[in-house]
Amino acid sequence: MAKAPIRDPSSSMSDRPVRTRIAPSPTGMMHIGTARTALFNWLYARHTGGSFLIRVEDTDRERSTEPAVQAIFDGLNWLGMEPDEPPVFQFARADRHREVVAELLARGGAYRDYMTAEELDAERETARAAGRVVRSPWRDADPSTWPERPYAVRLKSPLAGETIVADAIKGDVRFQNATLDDLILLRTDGTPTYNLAVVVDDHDMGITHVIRGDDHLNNAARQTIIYEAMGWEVPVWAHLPMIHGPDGAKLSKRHGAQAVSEFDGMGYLPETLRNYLAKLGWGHGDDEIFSDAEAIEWFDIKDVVSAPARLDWAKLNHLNNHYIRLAAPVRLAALVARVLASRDVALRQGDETLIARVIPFVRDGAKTTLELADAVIFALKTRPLELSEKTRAQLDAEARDRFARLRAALAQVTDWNVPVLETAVRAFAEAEGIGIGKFGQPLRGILAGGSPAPDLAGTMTALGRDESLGRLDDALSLAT
RNA sequence: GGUCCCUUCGUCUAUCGGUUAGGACGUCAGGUUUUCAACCUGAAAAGAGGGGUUCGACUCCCCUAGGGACUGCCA
Repeated sequence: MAKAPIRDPSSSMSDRPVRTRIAPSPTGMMHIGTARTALFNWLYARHTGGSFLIRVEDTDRERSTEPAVQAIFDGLNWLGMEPDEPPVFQFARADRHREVVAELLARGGAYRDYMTAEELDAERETARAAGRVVRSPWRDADPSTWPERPYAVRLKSPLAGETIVADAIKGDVRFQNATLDDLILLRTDGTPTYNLAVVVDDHDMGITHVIRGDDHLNNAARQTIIYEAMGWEVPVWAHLPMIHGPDGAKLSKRHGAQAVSEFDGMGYLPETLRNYLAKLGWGHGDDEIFSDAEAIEWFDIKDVVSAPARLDWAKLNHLNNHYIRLAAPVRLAALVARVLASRDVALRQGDETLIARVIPFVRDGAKTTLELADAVIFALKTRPLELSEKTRAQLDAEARDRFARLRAALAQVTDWNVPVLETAVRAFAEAEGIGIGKFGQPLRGILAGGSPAPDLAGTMTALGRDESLGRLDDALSLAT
């Protein structure tokens, strides 16, 4: 409800070229939410003529894995959002992080905390009970009294006053400093923590706009304090609302998919995802379907919606159908071939070319490349086709005679294409004095062998003259 | 418990104090029809609740309710 005033994001960072980044932690698959965050960063960088970077936040050595790093690169690559500079790996920069902590310590902006795990637990409990934030007794200890034993380093946050996160999406978010605890900067084992590393890396990478999930909004306040303690310019913050499942709960496995690779596997096109994800939390008036160029031209952080959005499969499907209709058949054929291969359908030499030729006739109804694969099967069959029980039953003497006449009529067709065949079929029905409905069903059965197929003219055009007539011949020569 | 964010049709959203609250997906009805789709036409469908401010609130303020995030020597 409360819509805080949106501060102009270009207040102080405007003179610098825009630099955005996506900073995923490689601890699993690439989440669809990460993909959208990447998209907004990418769009904004492109919109402003700035740079889009990537930093792999691999400081959690326990959970970070090489395959997960690869999944991120693959995901970005698939989505068509290449970073403008080589990736930065956070863990490799630990020395630099420690260097900053040393400086903070020297400036009195941080302190050594010698609390044991037990002491911390106890403090956490009493603090919570008292409705206040955790405080270390070492906060105000004189550095000259610091003992020589293991310690963590904490940020010495101001106790009074307030910290304002000037967010380009949420507006000014105010935090009472008294409610902000002293962030741990360095663990007892000397390794830097996330909150410290992000600030140092974003500063060193020259990031001007931090566009990320709003699960970080609270962190932004304490990170701001680090910037200020170091005398660094605070970037423009932009905290994106999260993506939820169709039921409004946090997106999880039971919602069907969360990984970018899963959407690929389910037959969605990257341009579909780009368009859909862009529309999820951002929009340009009534525009629903738009190109990358348009999105780049129109995108602005201030137009990002501040409420979380739900994933809507039906709309995703609709969009995917749209882009499947737009895609080059050769490209789709390769994707369909991949789908068929995953189903252990053996493709022969030339089949991919055949698929590409068939796709224009079947793509209109396909919501995914998986469905496209289903729709193309009829053409891949080899003669003689195995006819369904139903089709066979419909091939009585009368029907055979009729199909023999149809075969003869079709054989006269020299221009084997949709309008001509359509006319031919109509003319034949008229000549026979019956409706197309009378022989359409069995004809379809003969031509497609029970698999879904386009309309008759489309099916025959896709099949080609020889194959179509051949399939008719096969049916006619069938023993009764 | 504390801090912070969020709240317009089922869903994504438009509206930026004055509109018959618009569009899209989905749904429903009808049309087209040789299967399934696609396609065409039409319809139903919304400002969480309560207080203010104002000539006038979806829009500004407050409260309540509901949802979410954070509250880690994870990121």
